[in-house]
Amino acid sequence: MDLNQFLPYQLSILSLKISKGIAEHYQDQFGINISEWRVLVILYKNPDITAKKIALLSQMDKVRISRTLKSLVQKDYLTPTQHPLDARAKNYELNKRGRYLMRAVIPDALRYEENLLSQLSNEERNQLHHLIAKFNRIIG
Amino acid sequence: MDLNQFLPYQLSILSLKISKGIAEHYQDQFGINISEWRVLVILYKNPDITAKKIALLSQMDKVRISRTLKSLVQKDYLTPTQHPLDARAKNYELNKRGRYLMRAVIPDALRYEENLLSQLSNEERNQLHHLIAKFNRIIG
DNA sequence: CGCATTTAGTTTCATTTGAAACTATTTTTA
DNA sequence: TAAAAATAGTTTCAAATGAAACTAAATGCG
Repeated sequence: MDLNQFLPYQLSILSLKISKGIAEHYQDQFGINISEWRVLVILYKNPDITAKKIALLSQMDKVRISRTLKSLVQKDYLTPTQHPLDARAKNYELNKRGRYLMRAVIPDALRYEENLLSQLSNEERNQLHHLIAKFNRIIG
Repeated sequence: MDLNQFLPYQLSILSLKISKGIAEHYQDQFGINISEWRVLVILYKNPDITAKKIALLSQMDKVRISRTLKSLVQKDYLTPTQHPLDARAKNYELNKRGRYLMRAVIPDALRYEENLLSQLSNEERNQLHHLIAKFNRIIG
């Protein structure tokens, strides 16, 4: 039994390193953390949705979403509007500053990913996607 | 830009799911957390080493190691002995209860891993190992 | 309708985490 | 050597996390 050969251990070390690298990068470059980054990306593609919908799309739990939205509104990247049919809910939308931020964040993210992937061959990329999909099926 | 297609996101979701599954499993089966599990595995292979050495082997930081060792000694799985040459350090070793615990934990871990891997073909397993090694080289 | 249940989101609380400061000891260097 | 620097490990503190309890509103049902 060798810890360094143990798959779940390897996976967790690897992904922790990658996330940590990204988190630092976004903090430095844009002053946002990973939760904020995720919510921003979701609102970029899905304008005017509620916290509930964001939770659905992001796999984050509602407490974290609530806090993240609060902080993004405070930082003035988002504008909330009262939900027309449900007094408990608000819709959130990137405002001008938010859209401006995302015009820098999105290409940066794609560059970051491309930089990772550029070091793999086409075959390796395909294998990677296949394996991720397969694990997701296995684990559910 | 689709979050669900974004590699770092996919990796972190995947590894989070796997770690969470394992953490619950070990808590339920043996009443130990992942830090404790890691330290136990390391001491199983490397008896009589110091916290420093454990940190080196586990990639965990020294605060976490210190707390984990404390809790494992409290749970009476480890016996510390004064380091012969350095009054600041102790050597740690699995005691009787610890060895007994590990006789259950190790096969269980291997079974857990085998269960994951059994759902991959030989080719997929090779690809997986290759990709993990490659990412480790890329990221350092 | 009117009471019970569910749902959206927030707050509270206890736990986990790790950086920074700290203690105690060992090693280096002048 | 004796003072300075480095090292092993612990404690302190503040931030992040998420389960559980909570508030307020919407929905279901008799």
